[in-house]
Amino acid sequence: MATIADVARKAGVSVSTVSYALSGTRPISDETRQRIQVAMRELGYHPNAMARSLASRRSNVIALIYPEVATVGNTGGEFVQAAAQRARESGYQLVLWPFRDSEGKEMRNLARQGMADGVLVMEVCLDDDRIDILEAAKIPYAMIGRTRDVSARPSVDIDFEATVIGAIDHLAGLGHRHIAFINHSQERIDAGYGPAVRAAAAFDEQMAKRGLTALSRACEDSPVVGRKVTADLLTSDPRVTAFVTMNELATFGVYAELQARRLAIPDDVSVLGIVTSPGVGTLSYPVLSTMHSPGGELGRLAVDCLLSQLDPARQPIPNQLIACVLEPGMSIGPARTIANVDLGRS
Amino acid sequence: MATIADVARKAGVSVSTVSYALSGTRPISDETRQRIQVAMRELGYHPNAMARSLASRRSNVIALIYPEVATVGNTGGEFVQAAAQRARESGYQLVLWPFRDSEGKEMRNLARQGMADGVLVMEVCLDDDRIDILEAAKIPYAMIGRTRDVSARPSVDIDFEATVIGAIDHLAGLGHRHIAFINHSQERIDAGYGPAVRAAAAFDEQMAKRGLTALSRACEDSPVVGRKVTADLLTSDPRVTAFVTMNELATFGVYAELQARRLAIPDDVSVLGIVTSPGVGTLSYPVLSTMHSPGGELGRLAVDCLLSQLDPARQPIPNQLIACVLEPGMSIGPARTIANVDLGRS
DNA sequence: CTGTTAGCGCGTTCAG
DNA sequence: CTGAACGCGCTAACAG
Repeated sequence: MATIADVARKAGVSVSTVSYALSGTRPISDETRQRIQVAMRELGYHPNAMARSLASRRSNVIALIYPEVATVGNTGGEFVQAAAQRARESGYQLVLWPFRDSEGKEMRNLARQGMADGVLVMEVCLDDDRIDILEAAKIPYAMIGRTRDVSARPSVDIDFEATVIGAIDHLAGLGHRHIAFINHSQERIDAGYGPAVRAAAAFDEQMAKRGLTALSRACEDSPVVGRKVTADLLTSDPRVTAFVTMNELATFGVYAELQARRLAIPDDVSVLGIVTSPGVGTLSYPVLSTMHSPGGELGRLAVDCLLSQLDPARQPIPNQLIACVLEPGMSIGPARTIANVDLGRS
Repeated sequence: MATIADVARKAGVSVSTVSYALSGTRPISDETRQRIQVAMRELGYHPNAMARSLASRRSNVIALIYPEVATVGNTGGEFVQAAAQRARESGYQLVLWPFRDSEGKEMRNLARQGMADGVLVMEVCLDDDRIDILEAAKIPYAMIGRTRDVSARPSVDIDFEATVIGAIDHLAGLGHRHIAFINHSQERIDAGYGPAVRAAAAFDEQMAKRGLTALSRACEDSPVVGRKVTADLLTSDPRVTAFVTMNELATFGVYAELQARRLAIPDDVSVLGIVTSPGVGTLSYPVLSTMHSPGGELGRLAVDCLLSQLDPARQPIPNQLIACVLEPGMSIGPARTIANVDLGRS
């Protein structure tokens, strides 16, 4: 491996000149620059990342706290892909730190080893130790999601309120007045899982504001439970003509129960999946209309948000929210005016 | 940030003693070790990763070439998660290098900067430039998947032959003699996409060996095309009583077409999805029986395979193949003896 | 068992 | 516009 000294010797200049030519931190005459570049090419020179980091005290690496998420759908993958891509474009690399929520201390200790200049924290909860630990240690970070008090904390997140408003307006515009909402499990809501809490709050609030009837239910992430909850909803209020679901697996149960009851989608009942992964809508028949998470956009933004703190020259990025994207399917239609309970067909 | 020199001073020993206490490369008296540990604790010392890497010439980082895979299902996520986890257990970190297949040179150049000690290459094709480039540059690597000639190349992969044999034996044992196989697209087969090529070859060979009738079809990754191909298969050979699919999205089309024809699953036709992601079976009704990819296992193995080359003391890991895991659902039953074409029901 | 010290490859003052 | 030289924090001989 050729070093900077080899290049300097070959080009007949000093090492510092080569260094400056590399970083552009100082004006270099064109001729000198040429000679240096030729020398670099001929020697197959590649600057050593470790030496550079040691001397400059910046690793040019950002860490992604990568939670163990068992999910269908690939939003997480999109996020990671986009984040890695954006990091590379910005001259950084992305390392994966597979820490669980409870391993905040381990995370901080790793960060103190100087391997990463900053940290991206996924799946942040309303009350999240990790963020406190990072702040106490003065480690630059950006969170995906939000803690309860987000005022001065760098974050990017899905705009649940806008997403829910989009969903409700869409359905209400088609005459739906009794709309069910199927959330994640009560357990996750109680654990302060941001999406579950925020979306539910927004749903109830927006429905009330419009004088519509909201039927919200927590539901475990599974088709079987989704089906049970759907049955329960239809029984307890037969006027329901639309389902908004924020639970990919449960949505398959919604379809199953509707089909079992011979309720046609979308003629009798409309279904809209929100905060899903792109593509999952096409797995259902008729194709589920969805509002999918902007995983890629979030990934890029999260990186930008973090880098804006590492490099004071960059524009600081304000806390940013992105709404989910409507992916029209075939599962939404105008509301029926007759209660579905009367419509059993065989 | 405290340095090793601070620790040495505080403990009243030399820096090398601290260094050796840290690495355990040299015997240290218990008493000295105690003093050092106390000093480290009091100073909140954390060794600097960059300095360590520079001096030792090993970064303790491995890179994962992370392809842009647009897929439903989370096998990729499981792989990455498991790999990152295993790397951490082994004292390594995993960095993501989002390079496309065509960016072999860029990948090599990054590797030459010494940021990573070795490289994991996902989604390897039968003819893959990247592997040639890595070998030419003498960069340690392990591939997930296999090139055409795999003899001496470190790799881990799905055991497509064993998976296919498992699938066929299962179905043949239930009396199925005319079995359809739905593959990925012709385009991917032509591109030398390993899974598509290997599984198809294994399927035809094993079916022939058993005197069974194989109906293999390439199929784009989409429910719509999957449905068309299914219709075509049922029309061209009504004796088909079972589908083996290696195409998650197309499988939803298989279900749709069977339901449209009022063919009951599994009474009239059995369906088995192979090389799927865990959980996708539950998205279908009746629950699809699957043989899912061992993503986690592959991730761990890939890391072990690479690390065994970096550390000569480790046992070398032979090229290893892992079969997919049967996840029983409700979509497989005994074969009918009457051609399905005669069974239209309404 | 412990200490001394020369690098690892590069960034960045400071002097010219 | 260019060079010389020190230091980043640690590892690993070499010397005891």
